[in-house]
Amino acid sequence: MFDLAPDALAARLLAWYDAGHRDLPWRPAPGALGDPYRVWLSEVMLQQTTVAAVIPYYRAFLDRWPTVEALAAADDAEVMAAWAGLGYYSRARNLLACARAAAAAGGFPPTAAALAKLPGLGPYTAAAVAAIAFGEAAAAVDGNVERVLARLTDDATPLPAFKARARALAQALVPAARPGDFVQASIDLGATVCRPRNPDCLLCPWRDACRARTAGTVEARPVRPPKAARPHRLGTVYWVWSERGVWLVRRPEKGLLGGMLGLPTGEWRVGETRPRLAGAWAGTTLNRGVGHVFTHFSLDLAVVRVHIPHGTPEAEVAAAFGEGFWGTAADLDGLPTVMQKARKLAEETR
DNA sequence: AAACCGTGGTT
DNA sequence: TAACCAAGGTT
Repeated sequence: MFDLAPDALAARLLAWYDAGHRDLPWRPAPGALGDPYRVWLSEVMLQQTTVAAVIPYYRAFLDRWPTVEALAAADDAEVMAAWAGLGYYSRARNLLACARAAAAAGGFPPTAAALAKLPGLGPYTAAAVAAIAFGEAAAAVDGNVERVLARLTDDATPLPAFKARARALAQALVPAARPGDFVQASIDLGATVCRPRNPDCLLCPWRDACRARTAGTVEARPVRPPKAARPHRLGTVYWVWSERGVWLVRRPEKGLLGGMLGLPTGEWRVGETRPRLAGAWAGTTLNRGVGHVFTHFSLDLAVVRVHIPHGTPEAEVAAAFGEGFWGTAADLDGLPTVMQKARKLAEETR
């Protein structure tokens, strides 16, 4: 399986980790267990998200909700607003659901198998929390570990099929002692040394055991399937304002930006704009629009400003733009990024 | 099982 | 600049 015994590989990796690793706010000291709440919070935030983006959110959440009980008692809208800008908003909804389940149960369960039943925890996150916070020898395989293991074994199995193989390899490597440090060390190795491009093989504790290095295939591992083309959509977003504020709507729980506050929009479609019928109000389309790129489509938005005369009943506004409320500046801060771009344009055009 | 789900940094 | 991709999970 490996060109070096698993325990020797693990020992080398841990020694490499001890000699100097990234100092991150959620990390326990080497050899120590982490606080389950903090480990879980950081792991959820780190799903498909860079460390640099997570750090300020992690600090803000921990400052505002120091314990899982505090988070469980939080208002949904406040948590969604605090998550605004971080992306993948289903994580925030699952975060709350998970916090409430854990708080009701008296804390997080201590095994990967039980953790994986909680909302928002899949195989990776459950294993990471089990290892880092509870000391279980669980195999946590993220994108970094996948890459490291594909190179170590020079495995040409394309993703996502390689994922299962990687878990078996990782399980064979995790030591009974310090499994949490092993998880973080293997992630650090992928993030700082065994990078997707320009890996620093000379700094790698596993360099002499790496089959891809011998074969000269390091940058070709892991093999990824070609990705689908990203369609381009057109749409309209409305800046509906009055003396009472800006009209904001709560988006449906599921789907794009699910559960988040938003500005009213029309449908976003490929090839054509589908404006909303803006009632009796004309509105002014701004000269510039908003460009944004989501995971599976890109978007150009026209921004339409609509002034609602003083004294207009809310029901009339709701009939035209959807159920909502007059939002203040503080409410607007809870909008996701694409909406913030529209807000910026609308506020500049005043 | 493949599609869906955000955003920002790097190259 | 456009592509790549990050401590993935859900349906």
